[in-house]
Order: sequence, then C-alpha cells, then structure tokens
Amino acid sequence: MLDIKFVKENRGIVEEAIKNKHSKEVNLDELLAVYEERKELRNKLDELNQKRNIAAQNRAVDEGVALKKEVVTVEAKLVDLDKKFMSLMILLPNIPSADTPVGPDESGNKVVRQVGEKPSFAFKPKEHWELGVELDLIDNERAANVSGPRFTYLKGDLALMQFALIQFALEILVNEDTLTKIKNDSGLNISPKPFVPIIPPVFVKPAVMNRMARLEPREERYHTEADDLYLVGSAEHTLGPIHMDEVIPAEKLPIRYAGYSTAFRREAGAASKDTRGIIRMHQFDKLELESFCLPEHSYQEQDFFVAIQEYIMKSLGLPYQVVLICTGDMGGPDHRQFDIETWMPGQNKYRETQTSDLMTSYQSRRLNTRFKKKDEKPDFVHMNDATAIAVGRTLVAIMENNQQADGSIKIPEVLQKYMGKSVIAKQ
RNA sequence: GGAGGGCUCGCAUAGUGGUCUAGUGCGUUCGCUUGGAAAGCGAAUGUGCCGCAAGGCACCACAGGUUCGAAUCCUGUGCCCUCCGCCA
Repeated sequence: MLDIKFVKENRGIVEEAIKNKHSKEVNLDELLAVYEERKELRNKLDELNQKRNIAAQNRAVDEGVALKKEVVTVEAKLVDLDKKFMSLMILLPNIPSADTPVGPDESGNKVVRQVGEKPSFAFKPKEHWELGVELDLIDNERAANVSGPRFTYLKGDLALMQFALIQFALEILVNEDTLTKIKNDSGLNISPKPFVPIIPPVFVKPAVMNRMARLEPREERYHTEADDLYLVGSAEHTLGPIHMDEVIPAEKLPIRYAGYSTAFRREAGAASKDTRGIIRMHQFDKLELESFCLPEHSYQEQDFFVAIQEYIMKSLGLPYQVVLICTGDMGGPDHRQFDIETWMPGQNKYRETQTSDLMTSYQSRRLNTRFKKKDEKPDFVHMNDATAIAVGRTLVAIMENNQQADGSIKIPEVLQKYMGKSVIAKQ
C-alpha cells in the first residue's frame, strides 16, 4: 500500500504507475475525496468524544445520552468510509523505480548482462523430461495417477541433488566471509550480515496474505475450507509477515532470512503451458531470501541479492542473463524487479529461474513493520524478496546444460561432495 | 479434542464501574551531587491520528455489547500457560 500523503502530493506519478503497470483504474479524485471526508469525520468524532468525556465527568446523564447517539451515527459513517478508503488504496500499485524500463509486457524487459558460456553439443541436446525419464529421475505419469497433472516424483540422484543444492546454497548464505567477498566483488557498501536459515509455515491466514498484497489472484492459491487457511505460493508469504506489527531498533537491521519451503500454486490460467517435465508444477521446493532494511539501503540490498543469485549460478556453472523487468511485466507490489534467466539448451532459450523484488515500504506499510532510529519517529522498513534456489528449475538447467553424449549428466563440481559422485548415469 | 488459568505503558507488577489524562519497581535518558564513579536525590520515558501551535482524540490481546461513564461488567475471537487424551 502507498502512503496517502504521497498520493495526494504526487498524483501524476501515481497515475503514470497505474497506466504503465496496467493496474486497475482507480479514480484518484474519489479516493482523495473519501480521504478528506474521512478526516473531517474523524475530527468531528474527536470533538464529540471530548464533549462526552466532559459530560461523563460531570455525570451529565441527558447530555451523555444525546452525545452517544450522535457518536454512533458518526462512527457508522466512518466505518463505511474506512472500508471504501482501504478498498481503493490497496488497488494502487507500487511506484516503479526510475531505472525501470517502461514497456507493455515482457518484450519491454531489458537484459542487463549475460554471463557464462552456452555449452555447445556435438549432438542434439535433449529436453530435461527426456533425460529425466531415460535416467529414471522424474515420474510424472505415476504422479498424475496418484495426485493429478503438474505433480511429479523426483527420484534417485535428482532427489539427492535437491538436498545438495539446498545445502550448497545455505552454506553460502550463513557464511559471513563468503558474503563479504560477494559484496566486495560487486562494489557494494552494505552489511555482510549472514542470513538466518528458516523453515517457515506453509499455511497462512487470509488476512495476513492480504496485508502482504499477495492474496490476489485468489484462484492461484490453494485454500483449506475447514480452517480457512491458504497454502503459501512461496516462502515469501510467511517470511514477509514475520515481523508484522513490530518496531525493530534500527541497529538490528538488516534482518535477513533464508527460508526453505514447499511452494503451492494452482497455475490457474496456465493451461497447456509447460505441461511436460517439471518446469511448472503445483508443488515445488524453494530457498527464498527475505530481508528488512533501512530505506536508504534497500537498492543496495537488492543489488546484493542479485549478486548472491549470480554467485550461485556461476558456481553451478550455469549460463544466465540478468533481466531488468519493465513496468508492464512487473508485480504490483514491486518497486524494481530483476529476473535471472538461465540458459536451457534442450529448449534452446533462457527460462526464468530466479526473481528479485524490491518492495520498498509497499508491504511493510500494511504489515506495520517498522524500524526506529534513536531520537526519531518509527518509520516503515524496506523489504526485499528474492529466490536463492528454485529447486525444480535449477535441476532442469543442470540436466540440460550438463548432459553428455552418452545420455548421462555431469554433476556440477560444487555439488559433488554432497552427492558422493560426479555423474548421473543410467543404472 | 477435554478441563482449568492467563493476556495491563521495554521488563515485572498494581489496579473488579467515575479518585486511571493507568500507580509502583526495574531498565533507559537527562540533571543535581563528586576529583571521578557508585549510591542517593530530582525529572523525563509508548504508539497512531488531527493541528503551525496550544491542545485534542484513540489504544490496558482483538472485535462487539451494556452504561451518562469500562482496564474493570457481558459476548465472541485470537494467543500463551498447566493438566488430560491423541500423535510424527
């Protein structure tokens, strides 16, 4: 959610953000009128309450009764206006950063850099689902019988590799020396404070999802009726609200979490997209980064997140490109968004494997997550969220990039120690 | 799932209808004192909204209700604790 004072003073910027992000039209005149009316009513209510307090002191029964009646009327109006005000406010998207390209859709995204060399093959590279079936690593067919489409059994060395990837990434994220190196290599002037590893809940209350601005589109979420809870679509959904309604002393920032959880997505509206293999599943595991920092550090914090993502991909030997997402393709709560797209030789294209979202205070305002500097008033923290490892898609990238002529898959060197072998070959 | 207890200003507590614009202790900050410190003494010490300010309003887990008046009474919800049952 935006700050209403900002909206009031920067109508043009807000209108442009709505237009460029293809957000739902919001009548700003109406919004501001509702805000002013609400303010007036508040003041009126304050006055009434003051009179009422005095009347009560004086045991003025008749006057009290009369005032109470008036208060009830005003309060009812105020409740209505509050609802209306909030319903309009949450429609407003976050303002894109100055360096965000304006564009209609993904065609407007800007490739910032390409890193790593695409492998060349003396044979026609296979797609990961061919490799997966041939090497008995994924079994979508049986999973479909048991659970339906877009589920899989990850088997054998691929299951082992999932844990190898997570362990590999976690060791980077909790190691201050490694993080210091990453930060210095990127020329960032930022704390190298390690991430706290977390295994977060995968169920979340609807009201909290709403405060994260992640409830919509609702049809994308799994919902349990008996308990009225949603299954998270990302660890972000329960990591982000972890400090809601808290005031964090400024010296404790940044607070960084690395959360590992399963993500659940209905993939509504993605019918017939990526139906083969394990690119787009209803259920997949992910190591997610989430941080809370001072406003003046949030750009660098995001740059740091991207640097970590790149360090991981480089270490795995995967060719990738960093993409700055344009207004038409970015999420509503985002101020700036980068995607890491990794080269997939089987499919002969770059596919999104990671994303990095700078939310500024858009989420923290509704979550009421604040920081306090000594002798200053509390203010809203800035939040960053990013993927460290999306296991499924990273496995796909490794399979397709590291396939060999004999149909086996070379295990990236950094993962070998966790798997006790160097190649995934046919049994 | 069952039975009981609890939730008050950073922490600990007092407060069972108006004297609560919430008291006290601890902590923190400032001042006095001192060669310096400790102790002692004094003062300050939350959040949000409106306002240039003075000031006002709201908040005692949350939401409703009763009352001229609610931290206090009633109802619902959440969370915590103890015991029982079940269980990875």
